[in-house]
Amino acid sequence: MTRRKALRGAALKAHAAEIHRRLLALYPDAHCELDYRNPYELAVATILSAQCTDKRVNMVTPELFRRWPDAEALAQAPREEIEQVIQSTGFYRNKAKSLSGFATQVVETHGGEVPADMDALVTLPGIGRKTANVVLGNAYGINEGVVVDTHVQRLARRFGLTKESDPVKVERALMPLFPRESWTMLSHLMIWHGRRTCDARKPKCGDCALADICPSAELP
DNA sequence: ATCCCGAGGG
DNA sequence: CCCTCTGGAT
Repeated sequence: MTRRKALRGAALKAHAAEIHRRLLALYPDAHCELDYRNPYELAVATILSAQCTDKRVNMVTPELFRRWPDAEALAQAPREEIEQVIQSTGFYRNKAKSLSGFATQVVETHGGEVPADMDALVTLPGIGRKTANVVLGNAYGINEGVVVDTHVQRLARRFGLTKESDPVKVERALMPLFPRESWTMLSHLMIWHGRRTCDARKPKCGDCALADICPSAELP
């Protein structure tokens, strides 16, 4: 492994801008794969997405939202019925418990509306910082922060954008490197790239359009 | 047979 | 920091 001097200041910003530019060129139609219009549906789908592909989530949501179209309805739902519907997404007992508590708290303390506020969101069951940023960015159009899931975390590290491992520190490192209006989109771009090419198990550096500017690229 | 990679709890 | 929860993908 080659030791490399970390990029800083203007050089780091230029590196980040180039990554942003190339990812946009690579995935011009990038969008959230959890394509739900209302905050309730997006929050629920995002809670379900832990340790699970978006495709799998999208297979259970029609039934889920048919039976419980809003927080009021979901708050009334028997736990085991929720479990049954979301079973195939994995961790279904935890997730059903989160969903129940989330819906109950949304009804009891937010009048049935998912709050558009980071501090309020992260106190809700099942909503951590990642989920909160997804909801703010995609349901409310608020670029409150960068969505840091482990794809973003991994890419940020491999691209040499930060050496931090704590998601909050990764987020703090990333935010000043990119224009605020791009934070949500950039997160999607990195997630897409992480899933398709720069995956955790076997990154396809040979097929990667960013390999020439990636400090971690392993080319044959 | 192993790994995935979010939230919560110890 | 550590660990657990689960079905699915590989």
